[in-house]
Amino acid sequence: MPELPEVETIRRDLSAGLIGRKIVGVTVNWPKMVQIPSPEAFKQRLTGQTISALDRRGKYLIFQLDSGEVLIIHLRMSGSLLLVRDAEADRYARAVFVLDDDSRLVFRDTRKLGVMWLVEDAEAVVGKLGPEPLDDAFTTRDFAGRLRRHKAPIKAVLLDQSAIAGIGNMYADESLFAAGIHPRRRACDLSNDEIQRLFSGLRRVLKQAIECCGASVSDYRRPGGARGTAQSAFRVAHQKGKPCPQCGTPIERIVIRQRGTCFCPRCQPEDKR
DNA sequence: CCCGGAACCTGAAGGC
DNA sequence: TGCCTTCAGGTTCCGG
Repeated sequence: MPELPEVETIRRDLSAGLIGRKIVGVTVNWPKMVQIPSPEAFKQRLTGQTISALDRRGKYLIFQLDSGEVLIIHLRMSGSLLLVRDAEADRYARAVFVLDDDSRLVFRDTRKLGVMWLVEDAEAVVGKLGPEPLDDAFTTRDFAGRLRRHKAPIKAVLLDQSAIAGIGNMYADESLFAAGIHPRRRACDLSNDEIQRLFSGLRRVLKQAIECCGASVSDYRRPGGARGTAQSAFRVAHQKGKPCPQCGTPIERIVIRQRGTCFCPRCQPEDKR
């Protein structure tokens, strides 16, 4: 599942091949994917535009266009973006952007959950997101202030995109393990020391995953088709039943807010101390 | 405001 | 072997 490290990897991989390229053709095979505007207007307004920059906000990719408009893509569960040179048939290609150097950007998405927008102002789509966890402006104090407002389980707050942007199920579990915090602890009950550990653990986990070019657990592929390797460093995510790398206790899996949650019952005790 | 649950989707995995 | 059910989880929406 593409989370912040996967989307950041896609952004970096695509930048060199996309910036400065003109979009000369657009095909949409799954119209429901286009949120704004209508699929017809989407194709028409996009054609002829040059991509001037590629940004990321949370799990959203933002293509800056020379008209001042932005193309925004969210890959959701199973989406990937592939930059290819041939027009090979792919039953899961939901949209294809043909570029002026004859390359093609293919939006591939088995489950059809991915979405796109073409808008004048990116804030209309990403305006409600919380801070970027890797931003220099994001501090422990800021983090603490946000956690204090939530009585919900810390796992749920980490997944709340309006609280902090870009964290999904895998990296939420990894961050909580890194900090030694039980995922069901209430966010507002965490001590300053725990918040500090979670803050640094979260940033370390995300940075390391970016260095590994993301985690290929299911559909995720880099734009050239390669896999990421971050999944091989997972300590608890998707590790149910395996021994904890720190203490050997079997990793448990519970459900919090309808999300599978993996943790070590010994390294992440429910009652602190 | 908060929470649970369903919806959107389909391939993979599990049960019998 | 094969059919049927359940699961996976990012986001939004609806009802209590």
